[in-house]
Amino acid sequence: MSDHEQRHLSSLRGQSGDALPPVEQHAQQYETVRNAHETELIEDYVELIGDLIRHRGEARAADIANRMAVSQATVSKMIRRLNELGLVTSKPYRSLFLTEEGQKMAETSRARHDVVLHFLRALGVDDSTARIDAEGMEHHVSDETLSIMQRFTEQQRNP
Amino acid sequence: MSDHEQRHLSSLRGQSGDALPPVEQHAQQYETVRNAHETELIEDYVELIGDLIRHRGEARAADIANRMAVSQATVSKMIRRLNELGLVTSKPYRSLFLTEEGQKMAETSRARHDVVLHFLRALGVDDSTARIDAEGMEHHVSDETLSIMQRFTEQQRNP
DNA sequence: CAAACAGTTTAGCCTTGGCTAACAATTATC
DNA sequence: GATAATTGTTAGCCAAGGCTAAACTGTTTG
Repeated sequence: MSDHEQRHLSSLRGQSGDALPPVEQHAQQYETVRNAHETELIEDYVELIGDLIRHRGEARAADIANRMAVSQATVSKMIRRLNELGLVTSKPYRSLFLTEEGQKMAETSRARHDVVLHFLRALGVDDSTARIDAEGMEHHVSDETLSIMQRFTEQQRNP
Repeated sequence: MSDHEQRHLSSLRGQSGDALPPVEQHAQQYETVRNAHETELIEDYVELIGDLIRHRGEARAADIANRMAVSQATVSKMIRRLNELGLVTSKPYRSLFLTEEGQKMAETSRARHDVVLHFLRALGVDDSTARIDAEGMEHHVSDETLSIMQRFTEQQRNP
């Protein structure tokens, strides 16, 4: 690897803030985030489809497009992918269903989402802000943090 | 808009969890997340470049590649983009500098990052997990939530 | 000082996830 | 039941962010 950085340990200057983590750890942080990004959208679609089915009895492409603020063509393409991934089943021009696996993913996602959302509210964040933040944060919260959030929320409720 | 959904208010089934938010709000959540994604990577690069400069006196493409766990070619391409965006200045085969604007972005990102990281630690999350989560979460935390996190962390420190 | 090595860039490829426009199917309405 | 409106699909475009391989530059060292 012959790390160029080694030659610059030198003179400690502007030491505000934490030190840099070791290279391997730092690299792993970024990799984790990149991996999360890959599954994120998939999970969002599956979660939304699950929510639509649960709340309205069915999930149609047009509803997804409206709620995601995305074109119908994009949704159509995405559904093909979800199909290939074995997460949904669909017949052309018909509404969607989640496979076993899709349902599992939808539930997990939804559970995560709820924990984060309720945690933010318990922290004192305004509802509409909490919703937006939760949507973005949910895919980046580890199981460990998630369970701490859950405990915190419960304590808040039963003081 | 002629919302198809309207025709399915019907029979409330499986009412676990919160109701769906109104379409406009829901759409805005997803849009916010999509927008965050666009700037996220840019901010990560700029933040890392700032950190490298601060801690080692200079930022070189190879160091960035190592720390991001990404190929040098990818970094090179990204640097060109950062250049076009007026965030860094660079001469071929030389190390990088942040422009005024780049510095501002680096500082803001770093501040956000620190608030989230310290908050997670204050919550009781293990250090290495907190680092990973903070890296993913920082771009999805609103100003409102951020300041609540900061207050929480301070209270934790001065009980 | 020439050769070897480390670092950087370029070229060219791939996948994702957006978009619009044109077309096809289904559903609603007269 | 024919036609209009809505919904869904396909084709083809684009930018972003990865990658590898090859070329080039700068630095170190025998």
